[in-house]
Amino acid sequence: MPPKPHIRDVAAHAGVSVGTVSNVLNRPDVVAEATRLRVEDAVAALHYVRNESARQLRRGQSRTVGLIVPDIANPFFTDVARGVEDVVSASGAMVIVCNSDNDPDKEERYLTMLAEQQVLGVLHVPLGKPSAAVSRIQERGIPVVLLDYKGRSREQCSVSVNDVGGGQMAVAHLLDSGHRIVAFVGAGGTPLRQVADRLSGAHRAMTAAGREAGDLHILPPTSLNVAGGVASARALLALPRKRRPTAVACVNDLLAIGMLQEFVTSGLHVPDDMAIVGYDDIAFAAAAAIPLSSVRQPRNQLGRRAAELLIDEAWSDDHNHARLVFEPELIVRESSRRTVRPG
Amino acid sequence: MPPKPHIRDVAAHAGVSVGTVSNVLNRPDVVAEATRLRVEDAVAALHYVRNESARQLRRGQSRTVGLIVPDIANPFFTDVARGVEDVVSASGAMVIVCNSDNDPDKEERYLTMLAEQQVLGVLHVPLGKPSAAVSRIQERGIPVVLLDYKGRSREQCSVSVNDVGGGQMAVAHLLDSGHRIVAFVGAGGTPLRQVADRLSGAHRAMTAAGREAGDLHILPPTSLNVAGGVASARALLALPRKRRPTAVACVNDLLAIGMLQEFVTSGLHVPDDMAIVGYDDIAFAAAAAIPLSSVRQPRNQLGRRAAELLIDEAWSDDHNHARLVFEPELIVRESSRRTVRPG
DNA sequence: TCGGTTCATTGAATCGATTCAATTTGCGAA
DNA sequence: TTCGCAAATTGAATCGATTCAATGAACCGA
Repeated sequence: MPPKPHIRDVAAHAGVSVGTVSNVLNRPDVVAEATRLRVEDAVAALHYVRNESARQLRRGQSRTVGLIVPDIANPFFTDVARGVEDVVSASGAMVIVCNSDNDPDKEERYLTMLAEQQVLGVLHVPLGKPSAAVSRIQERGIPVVLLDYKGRSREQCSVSVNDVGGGQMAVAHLLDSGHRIVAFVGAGGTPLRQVADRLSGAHRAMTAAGREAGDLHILPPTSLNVAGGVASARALLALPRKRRPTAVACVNDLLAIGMLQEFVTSGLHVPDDMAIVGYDDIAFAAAAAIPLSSVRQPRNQLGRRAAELLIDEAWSDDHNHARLVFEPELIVRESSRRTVRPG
Repeated sequence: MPPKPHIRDVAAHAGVSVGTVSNVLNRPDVVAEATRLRVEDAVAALHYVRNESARQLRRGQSRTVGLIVPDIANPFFTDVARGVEDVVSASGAMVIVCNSDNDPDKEERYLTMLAEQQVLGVLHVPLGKPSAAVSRIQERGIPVVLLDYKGRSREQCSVSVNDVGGGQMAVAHLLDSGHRIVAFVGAGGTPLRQVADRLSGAHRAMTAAGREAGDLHILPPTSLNVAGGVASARALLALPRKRRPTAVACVNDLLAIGMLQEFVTSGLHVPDDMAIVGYDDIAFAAAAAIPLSSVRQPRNQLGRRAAELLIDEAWSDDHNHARLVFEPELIVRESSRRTVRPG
């Protein structure tokens, strides 16, 4: 018995032709019951494993979808990935998760690699405006669904969340609570569209409250993770008391958790000395040192709907591009709760 | 210009044979400088993208490695995955991340799918004792490295952490701090080897302290995530005061964070009323409501070393199976710090 | 018994890049 | 000018499963 039996070994073992074995594997309904059982026995007896490379070559399409995210260590994207995985695996395919690591070069390389793999489709959280590689991959007939990015529905499906609205509700909430100097943390330097949108929403909240957009304090760019939050907090604490914000809106929860940690360590009282609002409402937000207010996004739904659209585009005959936009929701917890200060 | 140019289109465009184009793509050194440039121009001009399916079929091996983890939403595994990704992507391959979701059936299905894909190798965090599917995949010549599991080095490489030691140090620390009734949370029901080992370490700590192993309070099984922690905390709080533990060791940080959250919500003081030690020391542990003591594992290293061993086994001529065992480290933070109780 | 129809099976052609034995080209020495 | 050797290039055979036109078998009604 060869260690890697081929379809023709199975055919010989079952006493049928290779065509019949292939039929049993791919369209069992066209094969007679008795024959089918005989072939299935042979497959089991020989431990036959089909060679997907050969199958793909003939079929011209694989059974994998690519998912490109900027940071797989961010629970937001993990939750999105879970949603994707559930849908994709239910339809018999697999997910290749690619971490673009906030690097446009890596993003481009992965797009090319996925095209080479003849993937079924690509779910893409672009770092900025989708690159030319995206249209090139689409020209080759590979469906692309933009995730967490509002595309043009003429060109492709997209599933996103209203980030301008989210940024606006975060800052509006802080202004409503009576804070005068509000900082926005995580903007600048990064090519991320999400960041730019949330910032623009934050500016909108300022003007809506009768303030100058320029009054919003922008903290210098850092990496968008817990360590970046700690660094931002230190930078903020280094400011002279007079000009120091009393409230911060962070572009994601990782930053917020890092800042919170540093504030608490430095003896500041949250929310009295410093209010914080995060973004994403990851599972850890509620469990933070001070339960964190956050702008919630439907993470799992985001992934599920995007995957569904992709599968539909790949396998359905009459597909129409859709553009879904979810609305975020502000969850107020202790980190930004308005309190009456003693004295 | 066809939308999907083939290698022969490139050859025609550059005025060479397909063999030469293939050489430019795979062994540029054997091709004359001038020819190489002409072919590279043609590739660029036509937007040629090689068909990996065909390449794989001929080569008999793909440029992807599979990574099977029990729960991709757990930051511990995300960090491991990052380590894997870094190494694998540096060597020009890609990672297919598979979420076995603590389900042995799914685990088995993924192993088969990866074998079908002719992957370069598989990095596998097994749920329990590695299944027969693992040896079957190895018989087909696909290297498997067991991750977070101590295998037999005769059979395959493995990279793990001393979980017995970790469980022991967690419980020993709680006993040393003067706690009489200690609970261990997350054991039972799950097939996870890690869990069983940590529990056995916990038992060892009991006997080492001159106590009965049976005195360790085992909390009924739950899912090993934040929600599971909340549920476990409620179950614990429902116990009559006399029999209620004053310290808990959790099998992972997600559980610990969930329990912590519920304890704080219920008005218990941590660590005075209830001490907690987690496991993994994920980034969020330090940022929890009460900074969480935890048993730290070298997550990134775990992934990196495993990936390196796998690549070596796949591509190097003289490979020897290695069995790496890392030692964990107890990080004591506020959640279990011995305090002097008032009165 | 025969023609017609359905159902099941067959096996050669095919997908597209890689490989390697064979051939051609280029160059220097005699 | 010719020969020998190395370097460069060629192109047919190959990887293994799928597909589909062709063939065969079985059955029914007249």
